[in-house]
Amino acid sequence: MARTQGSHSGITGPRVRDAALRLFARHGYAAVSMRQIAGEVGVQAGALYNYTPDKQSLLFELMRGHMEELLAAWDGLPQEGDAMAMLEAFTRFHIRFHSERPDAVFIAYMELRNLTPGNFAVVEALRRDYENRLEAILSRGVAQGVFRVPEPKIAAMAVIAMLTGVNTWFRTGGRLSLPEVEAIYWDMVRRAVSA
Amino acid sequence: MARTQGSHSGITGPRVRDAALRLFARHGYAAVSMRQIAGEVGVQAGALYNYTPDKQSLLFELMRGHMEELLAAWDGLPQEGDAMAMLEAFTRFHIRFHSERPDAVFIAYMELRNLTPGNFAVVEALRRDYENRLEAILSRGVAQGVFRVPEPKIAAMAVIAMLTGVNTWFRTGGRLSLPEVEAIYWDMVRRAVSA
DNA sequence: CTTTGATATGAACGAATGTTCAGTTAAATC
DNA sequence: GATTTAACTGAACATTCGTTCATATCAAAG
Repeated sequence: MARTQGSHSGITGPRVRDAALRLFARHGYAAVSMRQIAGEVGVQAGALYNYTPDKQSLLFELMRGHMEELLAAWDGLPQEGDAMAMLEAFTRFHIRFHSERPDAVFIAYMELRNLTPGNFAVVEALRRDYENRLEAILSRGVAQGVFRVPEPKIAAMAVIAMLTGVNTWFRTGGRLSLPEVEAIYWDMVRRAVSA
Repeated sequence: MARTQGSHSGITGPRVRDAALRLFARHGYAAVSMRQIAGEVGVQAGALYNYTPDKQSLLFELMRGHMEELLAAWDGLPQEGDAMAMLEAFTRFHIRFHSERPDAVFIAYMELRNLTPGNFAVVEALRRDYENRLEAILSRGVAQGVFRVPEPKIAAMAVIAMLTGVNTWFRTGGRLSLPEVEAIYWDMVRRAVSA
């Protein structure tokens, strides 16, 4: 058995996913051809099929991977403190995590309609999981009397929409630093839901 | 000169735009073919070119039309009252206007990257115009001491992102009526920016 | 009834699409 | 140095794409 180590598969594979991520984010899934992705990697189109069964799986794995990373990153943080502390942690985590992966976030929101029904169900379930994390925090705060929101589920989606909006304008190296942005948004979130 | 009245152009034209709007929103600009649009209208693909010079113009006119309608609808409302009253009017207007046009809103946010650079600049300028309307209200409220936001421009984008997020879940005929949704969001917006 | 011209057809164009696969290359093992 | 095989090439496949255009249709005007 030859070529079990030192082969290119450990290098080309990630490069394929990186190129697909960047191109899908920039031009959209349907507008990007397998030949464009291959060109970015420096390979012929046929070689891509050593790393993905088809174009759809390439998109799906990018989205699933992103959502699972998101959930794992949040669940990996210490879940301690009262509802107010947890909401602040969530707010800062969401802004930071998303601002670090603008392409993946863009794809996760824009390319849902290009997933086959089965793949869509998987990604959608992961997204609901994430929304439920925030909803649980808000509900706990309401029970404790520290928050006042009539519909925790709606408030959760409103907060997530607001926070994800940061990605439409924030650029590293701009006038505001990430901690400053976090502080501005945390202030708005806190006041929006506080009792 | 014959056929100045009773022709189909006054009927087919809007039907082409309606079909394109619905299909672009559902599947994305790049994933929709001229033949699909023609099929929805009940016509052959070649006939579409009596109503648009090309596919790109079809997308651009839909987006430009939507943004101009948005601005005209807001500017058509009585601009009276203090900053707080104006912010409430803006919040309710935004939710109502956007919830009535989910397809156009979807396209306006998702298909920006499929516009040619020149067309993109036009649509982007219209969007900035709209954001500036809200920013002006917030700035006036800060000057009057009724609002407290460190960055009116950022607060404007945060509010718009939150309000536009309604479209991701709200469906007419659901558990909550539109006025109820307006009330929930207005409550959050007011508390988020109030002094 | 004849003329007119807006409206639509249907075939055709070259180019590009996702995917397959027989064959080539070259690095790691023996 | 011979063997093995993962990695890749390059051509080919059947479709589909946006767009063009000569031709047909047919309601209104003269």
